[in-house]
Amino acid sequence: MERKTASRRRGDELEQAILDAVWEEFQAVGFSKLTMEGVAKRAGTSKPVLYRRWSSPVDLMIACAANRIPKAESVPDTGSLRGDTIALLTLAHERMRMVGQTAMLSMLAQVSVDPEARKVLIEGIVVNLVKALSGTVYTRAIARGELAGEHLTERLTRLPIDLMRNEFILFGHVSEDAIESMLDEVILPALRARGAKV
Amino acid sequence: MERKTASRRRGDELEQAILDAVWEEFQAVGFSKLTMEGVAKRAGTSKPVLYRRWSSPVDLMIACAANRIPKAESVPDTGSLRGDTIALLTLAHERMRMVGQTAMLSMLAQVSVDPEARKVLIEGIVVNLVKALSGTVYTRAIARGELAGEHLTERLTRLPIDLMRNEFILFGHVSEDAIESMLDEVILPALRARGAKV
DNA sequence: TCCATCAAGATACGGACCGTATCTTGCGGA
DNA sequence: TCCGCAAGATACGGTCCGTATCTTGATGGA
Repeated sequence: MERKTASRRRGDELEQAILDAVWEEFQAVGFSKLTMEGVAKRAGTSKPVLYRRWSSPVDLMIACAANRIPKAESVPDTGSLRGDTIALLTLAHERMRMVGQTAMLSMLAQVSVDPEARKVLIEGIVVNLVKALSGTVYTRAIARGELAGEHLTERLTRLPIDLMRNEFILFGHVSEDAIESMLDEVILPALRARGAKV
Repeated sequence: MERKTASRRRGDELEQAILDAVWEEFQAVGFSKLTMEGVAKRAGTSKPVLYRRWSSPVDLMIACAANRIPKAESVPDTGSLRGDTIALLTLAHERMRMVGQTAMLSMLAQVSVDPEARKVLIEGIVVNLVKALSGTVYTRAIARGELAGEHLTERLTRLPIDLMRNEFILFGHVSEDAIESMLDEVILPALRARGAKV
C-alpha cells in the first residue's frame, strides 16, 4: 500500500507489478509463508484482484516463476560435449537455485493435484528447459560428429536435467563432485553406448 | 470419537492408533486436506495429544509413512542383473505409489525447511530403500560375476531409484516403457562402462 | 466533452484450521 | 490406596482463506 494517491494500474502493468511483488514476498518470507494477503499488500492491491487471476498462492508462484524464467538462454560452446554438458548442468543448477528447493517442491506438489496447472508447469517450464538447454548441447555435438543423432532418445535428452533435478530436490544443493559423477558415471557412458565418440 | 466409554489408550498403543488414523484420513481426504483436527477426530483423541508428539500434518505424515514402510523387503532373485533390476524398479514404484505423488512431494517440501525432519525422511526412508533394494541386487550380481564390485560407486547404486523417483515425482506414474528405457538406455550402459558383463 | 461501463481497490465476513492454555479424568505404579 | 502423569475435552486468539459488496477511478465511445 505505498501508492495512496498514485494512479490506478490496469491490465499487463498491474499483472506484472503483482508478479514482481510475488517474487519480493517470496524472497522476504519464503514460500511457506507466501499468502494472498501478503502479496496483495506488497503489490498495493487487494485480494479480489489476485483471485480474479490466480486461485492460490501456488498458482501465483507458478505464474511468477514462468514470468521470471528467461525465455531463451543458451549454453556456452566450450568446444566439446563433455564441457558443454558441464555447462548445461551448471546452468540448470543456477536456474533451480533461483527458484529454490522448497518452492520447486511446493509447486510440484500443487501441480500433482491440478492437471491444469501441471500443463503450465511441466510443459511450460520443465520441457522448455530441457529443449532449450539439452537441445543446444546435443545439436552441437551432432554437428561436431561426437554424437549420432539418430540414436538420441527422449530419455537420454532428459537425462542430465533429470539427474540434476533429482539431486537438487533431495539435497537442496549440488556439489561440483556430484556434477562430475553424474557426468562421468552416468551421462557419458550412456551416450557412448549409443554411439557417442567421447 | 467412537470410543465414548472405551478405555483410555496410552503409549505405543495410542501412538499406533494415531498413525493408523493418519493413514485412513490420508486415504479418505488426500494429503492436502490432512489436518490435525481431522486426524484427532478419527483417532478418537484430541489435538494436544497429537501436538505432544508431532508438530504438523506433514510431520505426522512422515511418521506414518515411516511406520508403514516394511522394515525389510527383498527383491526377488530372477537369475540375472537385468531381471533383478526390473524387479527392483517395479518394487520401488509400488512403494512410491503407496505413498502417492502429492504426499511424497509435500513431505519432501516440508523436509526442505526442517533439517531435523530431513534426517528422519532422507536417511530413514530414502537411504534405507536404496540400501535394502539396490544393495541386494548388486550384491547378487557381484556374486554371479556379472558385476565388478570395486567399481560400484554410490552414484551408480542410487541410480535406479533416483531415476524412478524423478519419473514418479514429475508424472505421478511410471509406465513399463519408461522402466525399460531407464534400464536399457541408462542404467545398464552405465554399469557396463564400469565392467558389468551384461 | 461528457457519460456509461468495467475493473481496480477497499472492506468486511463466515469459516477452517492452527497452535496453545487450561481443566478434568482415568490409568498405572509405588 | 493414593499420587503423579498423561489422555482427552474444551475454549481461545490468531491467521489466512475465499467471496460478496461497495466505492472509485480509468477508459472508450458518442
